[in-house]
Amino acid sequence: MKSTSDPARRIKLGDIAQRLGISTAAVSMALRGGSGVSQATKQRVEAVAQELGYVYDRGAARLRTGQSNTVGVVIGTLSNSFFGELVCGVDEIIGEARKISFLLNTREDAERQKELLVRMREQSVDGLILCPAPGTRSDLLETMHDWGIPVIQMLRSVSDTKGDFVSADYQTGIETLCAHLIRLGHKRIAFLGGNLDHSATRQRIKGFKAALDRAQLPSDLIVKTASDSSGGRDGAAKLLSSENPPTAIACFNDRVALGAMAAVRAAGLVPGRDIAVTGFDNINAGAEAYPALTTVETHARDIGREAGRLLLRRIEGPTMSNERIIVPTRLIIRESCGATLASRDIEGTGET
Amino acid sequence: MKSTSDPARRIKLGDIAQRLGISTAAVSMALRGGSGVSQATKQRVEAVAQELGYVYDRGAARLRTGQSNTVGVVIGTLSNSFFGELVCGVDEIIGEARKISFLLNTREDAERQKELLVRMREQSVDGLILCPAPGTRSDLLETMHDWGIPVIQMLRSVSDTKGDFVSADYQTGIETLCAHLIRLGHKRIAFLGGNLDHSATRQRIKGFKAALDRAQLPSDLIVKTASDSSGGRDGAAKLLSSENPPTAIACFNDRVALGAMAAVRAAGLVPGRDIAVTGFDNINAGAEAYPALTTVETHARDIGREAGRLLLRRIEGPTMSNERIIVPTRLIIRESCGATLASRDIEGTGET
DNA sequence: TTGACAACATTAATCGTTTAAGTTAATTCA
DNA sequence: TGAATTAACTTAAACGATTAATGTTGTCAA
Repeated sequence: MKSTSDPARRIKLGDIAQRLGISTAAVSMALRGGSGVSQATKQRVEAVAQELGYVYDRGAARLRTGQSNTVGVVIGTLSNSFFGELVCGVDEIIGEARKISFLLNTREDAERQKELLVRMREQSVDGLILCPAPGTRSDLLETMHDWGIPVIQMLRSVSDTKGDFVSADYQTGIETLCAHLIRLGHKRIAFLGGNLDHSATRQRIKGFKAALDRAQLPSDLIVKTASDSSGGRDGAAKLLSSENPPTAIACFNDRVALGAMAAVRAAGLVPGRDIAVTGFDNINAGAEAYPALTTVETHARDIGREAGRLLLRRIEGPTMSNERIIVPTRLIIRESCGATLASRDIEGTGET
Repeated sequence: MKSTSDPARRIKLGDIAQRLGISTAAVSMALRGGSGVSQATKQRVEAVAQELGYVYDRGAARLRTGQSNTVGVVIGTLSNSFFGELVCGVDEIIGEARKISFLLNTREDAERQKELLVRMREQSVDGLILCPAPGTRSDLLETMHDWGIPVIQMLRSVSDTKGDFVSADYQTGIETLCAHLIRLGHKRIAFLGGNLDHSATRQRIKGFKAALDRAQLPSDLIVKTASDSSGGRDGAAKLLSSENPPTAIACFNDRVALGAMAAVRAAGLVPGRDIAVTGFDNINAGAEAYPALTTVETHARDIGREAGRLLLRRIEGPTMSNERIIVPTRLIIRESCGATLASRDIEGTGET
């Protein structure tokens, strides 16, 4: 219609005010708060705003009010669809609150993370949801507090006690999983993956050891590899070629497990029959794998949502006491652990 | 050290200026441009900025300059790791340019997309990378032009000729793939997935038809389902139970293919032996699947990078003529198409 | 008639940065 | 030498919104 019409100067409050012969203050009140102006004026203002094609300048407003209505979401990777789900959950809640989110990728590098945080500060974000990169200094929370930026730690925490935190119950999750493997008769269980040192890794290993120790089984078969499929392949290959290979491999996450299953195949064995392989997170690809992956559901999207909600609460009430939200996990028994194959009479599609 | 020390007032240029007995203008020049102040002053300014803990207020700067140093990345989902890779690629380039990106999720809803775009405008982003939701009005590009926001269309385009565009060569990709299936002896090939109507779907279907028509095979076996694994399951189940089922299923993307393979299994058949199943995109999970998925590599990360670079160029040169970058695809033959199995077991299909 | 009290609007300062235009004083050049 | 140039700063006006403080009506009770 009017493709290249005007010189496209940005319409501002003043333009509306001028048109109506009132002050910009009145216009501002009419468009925002509501109180302070008559209904009649409010309507006239809205009409003219519409007509002129007014666009709110959040930047200008934020300069005055200090509220940017943006938040930062800082994570280490997006290649894993688990994090995709997580981010979706965060975004859902943040979006409902009419805020928008910066997505920042640390690539699991603490140095890079530091830079990104500085940029977030320059942007005056209202708050941050952070999945701290390994090697994050433990005084990060104090620093952020000094900066006046609320932070929610997600999945990983820098301190065991301080700060807001939302995560899955990694330890119980893997304990339950290992208990299941033990119940199936496995006596030699390995843990595979988790080469990055952060709380979520430590929690999983802790759960692993606890379960095995309780059953008086050796809990020292831990192979640290990259937490992706290539890590799974390499690590499983190494385990299989060792002199006393495990009969079950509990993997750090589903991606590792899928890689491990591929390595098992490559060695001429069948996962779920010759050797049990389990994952963690319950990404889609696990349900579709063959054999379908036994894993632990961590409700990624819910965790993201909880983190989003907690951040909003924290932004509202900076003095509110800390919250640590641990979302329960759920064991999902499918085929890769050998459970259903072992008891072949039962036709199992998983989802216990 | 000084955890809860000061009232945490934000240090501004004026504070540095005062401390040094110079004007804020000089400080600004010292910290930004460089020219206009002596080296000596510059160094003194930098030292004091450091000492006082000065933080650049990008918001304030942007109000003055109009440059926000932010871009918006608008996509429909993050559950598919293909998009995760894409976003990583974009972020890489955008980050190098010292900009940061808002990540917005349309959930493939054009209405929602409209809202999100308004928010981007309110934030005065420097530019947008957009993967248009189905149903996006074709005058979107004009609107964005009127708004003065450069847009790069990614993967899908609203117009066949207008605007900047970066995508994979979907049509050739699927043509090559189908040609391969035909060479393997398949005479009845179905297309599965792609229920959303956008250019990327149309391109794929076009390639599918072209390849089959050329071989004088029926090209009407198209089942539109959700482009995720559940769509793959449902669609494949339907195909298998039809009276004259296909011998090969070319899926819209890898997620659909993984779902389809699961359905094939559930029907008591073996994918890659009894029926060929192929994907598209080459996500990680495909390589780890069993049988490993034959697919078409679309170089998600590269596409993201190209889109990022193009946007930067466009922001620099608003009058530069349009670019349409089509990144070539590559057929990746694994096992799910039956190629390797067929040549191993059967002599009937002859060559290769 | 006066005063009190709402209700509605306005004035003017402010957020922190940039930048065009102006001021010095030192340096260069013919 | 004196005019012209330049380097190094300063001044002051933006950018577009918000909001405390203030002003102007109009209504109603006493």
